[in-house]
Amino acid sequence: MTFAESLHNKSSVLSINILVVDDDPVILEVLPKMLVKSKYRDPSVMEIKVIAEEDPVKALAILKLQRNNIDLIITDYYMPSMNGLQLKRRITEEIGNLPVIVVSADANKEQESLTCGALGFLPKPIQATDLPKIYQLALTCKRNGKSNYKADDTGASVPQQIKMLPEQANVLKTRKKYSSKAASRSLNSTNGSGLISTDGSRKNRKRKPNGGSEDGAPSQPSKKTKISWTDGLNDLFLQAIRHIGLDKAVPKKILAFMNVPYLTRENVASHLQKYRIFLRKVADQGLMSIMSARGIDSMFRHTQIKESYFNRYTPSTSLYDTSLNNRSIYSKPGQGFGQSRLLSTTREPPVRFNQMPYNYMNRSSTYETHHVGSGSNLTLPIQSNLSLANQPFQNEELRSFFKPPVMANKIGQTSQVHGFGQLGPLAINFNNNMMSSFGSFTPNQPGLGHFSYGMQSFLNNENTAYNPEPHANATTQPNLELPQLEDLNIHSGLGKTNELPYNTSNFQSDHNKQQQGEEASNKFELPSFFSAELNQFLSLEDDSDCTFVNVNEGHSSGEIANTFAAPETNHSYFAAPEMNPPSFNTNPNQNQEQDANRDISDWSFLDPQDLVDDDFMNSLFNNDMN
DNA sequence: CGGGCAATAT
DNA sequence: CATATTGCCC
Repeated sequence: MTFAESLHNKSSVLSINILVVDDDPVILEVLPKMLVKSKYRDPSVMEIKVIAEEDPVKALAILKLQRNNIDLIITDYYMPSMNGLQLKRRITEEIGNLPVIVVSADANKEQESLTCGALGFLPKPIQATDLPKIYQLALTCKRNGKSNYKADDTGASVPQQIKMLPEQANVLKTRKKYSSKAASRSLNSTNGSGLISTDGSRKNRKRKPNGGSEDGAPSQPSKKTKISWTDGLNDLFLQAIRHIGLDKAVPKKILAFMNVPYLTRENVASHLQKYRIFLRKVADQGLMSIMSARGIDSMFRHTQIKESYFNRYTPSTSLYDTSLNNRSIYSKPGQGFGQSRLLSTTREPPVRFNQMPYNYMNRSSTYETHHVGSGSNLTLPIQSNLSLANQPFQNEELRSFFKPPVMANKIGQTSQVHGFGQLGPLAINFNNNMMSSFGSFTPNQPGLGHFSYGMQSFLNNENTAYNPEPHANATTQPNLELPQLEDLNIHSGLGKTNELPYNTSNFQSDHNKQQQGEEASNKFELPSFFSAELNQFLSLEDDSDCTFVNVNEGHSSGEIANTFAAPETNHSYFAAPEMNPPSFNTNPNQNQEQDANRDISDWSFLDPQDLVDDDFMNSLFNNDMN
């Protein structure tokens, strides 16, 4: 695909095209690579194209041809024919107002650059931490429209190197145009017949159409720019929820945590709403769905057991007030599912959890396919300067959205199409486990993503650190090869990494949570017989591979029991939502140990890689959830 | 103000 | 269909 072709990508794919202009061949070689590579670290960037051009004049020519295709220009300051700012000026004169970031080892050029209208200034050597800023900036520019930007002359307020516009984060916000609340209120109360029903009936409401140009005031159609909840973005969303805690995760916090420049609280709120619906769906249908899925019935080879199961696990209450309420289910680092589980009902098409829970919410076709069996490469963007100041969170009291005033309301957002929850209250404590499969985070990923770390390592390594300005010192030729991800020890050197996936200062660490004794509550039972059945159903090699133990009935095969039985309990447990280690987990050993002595009750043994190719699993997971 | 949520618009 | 907005309540 040529560069130009890459532009005409589908609307759902966010592509960013960056022009790098630098006379230094090394920068020219490395920076594009870095940018392309690092796209994986940004949840919202689907695709990055980088054009590298050493000659400013040629760059100008390229721009003239591609002007509508370039989202961001990164230019060196010192170049032979013209400097970066001169280039910037010519761009402005001959082409238009395009976002330009000036790069230089000469810090003195920062002020000049910004004064001259550069969108940002980036000092050499370029750090890995700069990359997210770059593409976030590009992203923001693209989303907001290139011509919208202007130089940030306030400078000082921005802590890090790249200066950005405060409004960049807000441009997308659409704002209320109607203030006629009174009218609608009175209308509402009128046909409400004065009865303020306690059931909170919201029936007779009519809402105003959004386009609202009926009256003479065509209040800006406010083209609401829909954001695309890409898998990566959703990953980030989930990550945020994990760290904040499901029960405390409110839009504002999530937003701050995600720290994606263009995201608005409303975006998050909307997504959160949907996510909760999903959770409820899972909770309500949970394992029942699995069991009613196609062919699942064979999971129970013994009718007796099946009936026993149904009799026993047919709670009368929706379970999200019990198993999900009031605590973070995301507390425990360790092995996670990382992969798909399926849900479905007999009436609705089977649904699929893939790496991201979000898949269920979307047409699968909208999203990238994932490497089945491996987690995402997502590494969170670092705290950017953009806008979403992580303020200390005020409202820290416990909240529980799973215990709303009206609890098991099973009508979800999707009711426009079809309601769910028809299955009734046949929920069991399976949902936690399901939830654990939401994440797409690579198990054993204790810190930075491989790439992230690799880049960091690459850049931090004094042998590869590169400071070419004013011109390359021949003795420090960097290794242009990017680190081999597989070989990275993601623990070592973590300490000297100055990159944090995000600002974690406002978030309680998972470690702390564990100390608060949540670990115990982090598990829930599954009937042992079911475990055994499930195990077999999943066609594990043979019984000796079974991980579920029928401790309860005291006659599990000796080997298995000895090996796997959870010592202190009467039941076999499924690990509750095993979360992947938080990125800021600073105790990498913890995970390794945990891995070694992994609690066998961990569901993760079932997972993913091994099962994905299984016919059964495929048949389930390949069905779409909608 | 901001969260939750259902309804409804786009 | 997925996401955004709105109205209403808390």
